[in-house]
This record gives sequence, structure tokens and C-alpha cells, in this order.
Amino acid sequence: MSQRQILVTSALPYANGHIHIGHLVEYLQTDIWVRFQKLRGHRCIYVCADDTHGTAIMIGAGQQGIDEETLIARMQKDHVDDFSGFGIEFDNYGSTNSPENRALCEEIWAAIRKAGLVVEKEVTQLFDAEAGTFLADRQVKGTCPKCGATDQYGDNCDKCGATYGPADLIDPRSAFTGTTPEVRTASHLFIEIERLHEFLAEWTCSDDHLQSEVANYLAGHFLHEPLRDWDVSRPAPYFGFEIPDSPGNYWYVWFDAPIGYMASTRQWCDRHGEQFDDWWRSDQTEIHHFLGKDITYFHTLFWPAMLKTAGFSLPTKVHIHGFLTVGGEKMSKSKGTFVRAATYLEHLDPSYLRYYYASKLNPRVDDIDLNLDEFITKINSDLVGKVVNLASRTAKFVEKTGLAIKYPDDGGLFQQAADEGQAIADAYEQCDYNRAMRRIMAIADRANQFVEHAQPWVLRKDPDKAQELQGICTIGLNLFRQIAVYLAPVLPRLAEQTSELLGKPIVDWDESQTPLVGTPVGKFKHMMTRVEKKQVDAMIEASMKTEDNGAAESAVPYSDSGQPLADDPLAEICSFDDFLKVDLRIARIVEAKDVPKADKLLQLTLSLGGDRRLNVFAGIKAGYQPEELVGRLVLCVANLAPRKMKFGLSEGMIVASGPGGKEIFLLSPDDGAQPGQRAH
RNA sequence: GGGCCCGUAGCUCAGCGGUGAGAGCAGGGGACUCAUAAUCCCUUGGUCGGUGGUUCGAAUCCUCCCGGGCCUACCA
Repeated sequence: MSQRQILVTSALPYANGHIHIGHLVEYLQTDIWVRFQKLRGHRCIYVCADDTHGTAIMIGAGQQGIDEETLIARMQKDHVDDFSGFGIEFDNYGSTNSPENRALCEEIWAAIRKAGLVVEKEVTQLFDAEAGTFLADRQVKGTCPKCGATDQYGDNCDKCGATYGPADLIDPRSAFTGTTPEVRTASHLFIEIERLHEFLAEWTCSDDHLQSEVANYLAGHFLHEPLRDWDVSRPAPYFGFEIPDSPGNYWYVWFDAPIGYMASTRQWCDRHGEQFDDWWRSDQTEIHHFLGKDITYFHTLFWPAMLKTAGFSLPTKVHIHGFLTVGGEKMSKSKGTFVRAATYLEHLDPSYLRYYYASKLNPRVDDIDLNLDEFITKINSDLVGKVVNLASRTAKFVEKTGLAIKYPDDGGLFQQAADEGQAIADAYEQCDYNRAMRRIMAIADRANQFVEHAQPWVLRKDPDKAQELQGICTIGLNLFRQIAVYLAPVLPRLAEQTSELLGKPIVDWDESQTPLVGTPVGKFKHMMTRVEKKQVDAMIEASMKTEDNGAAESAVPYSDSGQPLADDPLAEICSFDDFLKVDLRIARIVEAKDVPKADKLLQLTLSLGGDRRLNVFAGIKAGYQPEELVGRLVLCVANLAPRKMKFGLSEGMIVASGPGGKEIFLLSPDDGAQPGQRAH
């Protein structure tokens, strides 16, 4: 097998938030792949960095009263700690706010300029003077100029479907401060990526650079029509690198972020006396990017276009994974399933998550689900019950004698498992860890059957059978070690413990091909403890309490996030008389049923006490089951003008909060309230 | 509206043109006691979402339909 030279990256985590178990899918997927390549004897380096630029960092720093450099330095430290806690080993972990990155941005920019791909265009944007920043379309809300619907984003109206620019909104408000933004025109620099259309159409479909579903996605969404110019500059003030030949303009964060892969490589090269061009301008080096489906197009269209234009190597493969769900649902802060890496580490062993993710990951873009009950049984039965147990049930019988000098006849078991090595390696190579784990567990099953039938605990009682006992345990421990080698990319800690027990380090995949004989056996120590449900519960409980307020760490007891208010700023002043026009009443839901043809609606019958009933269609289907609603008290707008809907007449509204989707929270009165009472 | 992915045992998934459809976990029965109540043996359980087609033969390929998820809706 010839030695490959491989450069691997994971997407750069953004410096405005902590690492959580969703991020870890990617970093663990990548780390396992890298460890696998290294174990196979390839030259492989894994680089990453914090992504530090952009408006969000600027705003975040402002809110905390610190400068951007302080914010990103703090967050970088937290990120590095989290990664190392999970055994994720980078060869270099840099920052996009580094001199190396600036230099590379300038180099690539110069090449794009030289290729004549840059054009300048005027862009009119809203500017938040209080926050000191330009606002993206989605960072502005206001009233739709077509239909008058309130609270619409700056790009289109989801009531009437009209599209417009943020400056067209009536009464626009900044999402950050709620202030009225001013209109400013600035000139932006664009890259005419369409000029590379043909190249991209070819590249995305060839040589297995992309998973087939990703290539299809690009072909159907972007490449079927001319590519739009890419706006790569932002006017000051902006936290980032100023564009040398365009003073007052900064590179958009998505321009310099992927270049961070290169900058991180350069730092590594400088530390190791390596040539940068051997990694980024060489046919001999494979480049593998791992990233989530949300940032597909930056990495499969813009990034190859930038590399191509600047004369660097193109990615060998872009590996795109799906999102993490927990218990089949999106991670939720309120349900405690939005678990930070640091919180996880306070309660559980990182090996558990490494193995669990490995057992679920496949080469497709599918989302993967973390089912907490399955998590517990999988760890306990696979890792503790099957794998570690093999060592646990044989090692102590040979503590004194060590392994046999000659490997005994095991009926072909070791050879069979050695032969599996290639299939397991292929599965790792293709990121089909699920398949690899299944094959490895099958070896563990066969090994346990062997020990069971050989009955070392019986042999132990007969001094004449000492040699046979040693032979049995030599087989058992060798099968165990073989599994530890195959699992080493996933469970590096187990590999170390195995090395310690048997006195021989596991540094090469080929250790799985030859049995170990004649070495001493150390005293067996537990290698992994069982997971208890209460540990998992405690983690969820703790996550529920953890305020994830981005980078903001507050000492205030109720450190509620400012995000909801920022997303939806306060409305204008309303007079008391105006308020009284709205007749809010306590109501009891006496009937609730699904509206089969509606995506969002449930049909409710509200009782205001006595015989008074209201028929209401409420857009809460995603958050509530009809049966759980019947009987509960809610707050309703009882005098709302009836509205004729496709499904019938709606005679009021019930009051709820939340951003929408599944996150809808109905209001309930305290005990004692009665239907029909007015709220004011 | 468009696109992509998925729908196989209670759960998580494998099989993706060819002997009677599989694994792990869960459930039931038994064995063992070396081991972290681990392990081993036996066992229950499935009209492979539905329909139509291609084929000597389909869970596996194609049509349509139903259901779930994600991404989009002129926006990167």
C-alpha cells in the first residue's frame, strides 16, 4: 500500500457560540477519519481554526463591552478545551484573524482581480447607527409595503408573498437595537462567478468530488441557470480584513473563512519546516473537507472557484453530513437537548459519544438521531458487555503467566477477524462508520462465544490444565486486541488502555494482522464504566439550566438571552384606550381537533363559561396534539373580528409566544382563573 | 411550487436483481457464574409504505400515489 499524503479539514466553528453535541458530529466524524488514516500509515494532517469575522462578532463584542479580539480569544480557548475534551486532535488549530490568513486572502484576492472577475456595484442597505452596522435583509423587520402586514423581514412578506428590499419596508426596525435604520448606499465588490460556470458544472459532477445527492442538488439549484455575482465585500465598520485595493471595504466573512483552512496549514508548515505548496499546490496531496449540509454551497461553488482562479489544488472530496436530532427532534434548549460539549463532559465519558456517533454515521447527507435510550443500551451492551468484557473475563487468568509463547489453534478465529480488516478499513475510508462498527461487533460476538465454550473458569480449577488455560486466554486477549485496533480511530483511549494491559502500543492498523505472544499481561483495570440513565438525565437537566446566550456570560441570576427581543423589537407606543380595545379573556378549550388539510391549524372550540362558545382556528398544530389541549385554560382575544378561512369561520385568537415552527408556547393563567374573566 | 433524502420486526438499522428477508437492542424461555447483573443457547415477532409495470425472478430497477424529514421559492 503506497503512502498517501492527505490534508483534512472540518468547518471552522464560529466564534460567537460554544461547541455543542451537534457540532461534534462533524468534528468526531473527521477526527475518526484522520485517526484512521494515520493508523494506516498515511501522512495525514488535520487542520481547523476559529471563524472570527463578521457582523455577529462585532455586535456580540459590543453587547459585552469588550473588543472583538478579546471575545474571539476567549471563545477560541473554550473551543480548544471542548475539542480536546472529546479527544479531537488537530495538527493545527488557528484563527481566521491571523496574519497568515490575511496574507493568503490578499494573494487569492490579487489572483481574482488579475483574472478580471471583480466588478464594483452600488448596494443600498439599511444602517443601524446605534449598533454601528449595516443590516442584512433578514436583520430588518417592518411593515409590508404591499399588503400592510406587520413584522415582516426585509426581503419578502410571508403574508402576501411580495418581494422587496429592506428599504421598501414601512417603519423598518433593526433586529439588533429596534431603532429605525437609515438608508445608506455603498459600493460593494462582486465576483463574477458565472465566468467559472462551465468549470464548476464539470467539477461538481466528476471524480466523486461530491456525494451524488449533493451534485444533484447543485445541478438543480444553481447550475441550471447563470450564477449570480457574489458580493464579497462589506463596507466599514466591519470586523474583518480590509481589502488592500479598496480602502474602507472588508472581505465578507465567507470569503476569508475557507481561506482559514490554508492559513492553518501554513502555520503547521512553518512549525514543522514543511513547504506550503506541497500541501496546497501538489497533485500528490489529497484535500478532504468535512462540513455540514447548511454550508454546502460555499464549499462546492465559491471555494473551488477561488482555488481554481488562484492556482491552488482543488478539493479531492467534500464530505457533507446532516444535522443532529435528539429523540427525533431538533435540539431544543428548553427540553435540555441542546447539550454543550462542556456540559456533556461534566456528566459522561467522551468515548460514549464517539462510539455512538460512529455507530450511526454513514456516507450520506442524512440527519442522524441521538436517541438517549438507545445511547445507553448501545454503550452498555456493545462496549462494556461485549468488547471490554472480553478482556475483563480473560486477563486476570494470565496476570501471572503472561501470554503464551506460541499462538494456539483457535479454529481460525483470529485469521477470520484479520481478514475482516480490509472490509472494515474500506468502510472507514468511505465514512461508513456504521458498517465498520457492525462488523467489529460481529467479531466481538464470535470472541465471546469462543470464551464461553472454552470455559477458562473451569480450566483454572485443574492445575494440569494451566497451559490450556493460558492458551485460551491468549486467544481471548488477542481477539480483544484486534478489536481494540479496529476501534482505535473511534476509541483512542481504549487503544491506550489495551497497550498498557498487554505491554505493546497500538500504532498501526497491521497490529490487527498478527497475534501477540509471549508478552506479560498487566493487572486488569476497568476500561470503561456502564452508563447509568441518571447520568444522562442529569446532563439533560443541567442543559436545561444552561443559558446558551452565545458568547455572553452574565453574572445576573436571570441571564435571559436578549435574542428574542432583538429578533422581534418592541412595537410603537400604544395608548391605554387602544389597549382596552383588545378584549382578552380566559377561555377553556372544550374541543380540539385536527384540520387535516391545513399544515399549521388546529380547530378549537373555546368556552367563555356558560353557553358561550367561540370557534377558533389556531396555528399551533406543530407544537400541540389536539388531545393534550382539551380542558386547559388559555388566554384568548375574544372580540377579534371574525375571519373567514378556507376551513370555516375563526372567531378569535388564542395567545401564544415563540418563534414559530414547533416552538409555540401557549399562555396559561395561574390557578383560580375562570373562563370568561377578562385579562387587563 | 421546485429539489434532495428516507419509509424493511416494538426501536435503531443492514440487505439494493437470484436459494424460504437479516443484525443489534427490546420481549419470552433456558444455561453458566470467569466478567462492570456482564456472557452463552433457544425463541416470539415483518402483506420489506401502497399501486401499477419491467423481468424467468424485485425489498432490490421504473411509474404513480401516500407518509416523514431537509433544503429552496428567484436569496446567498
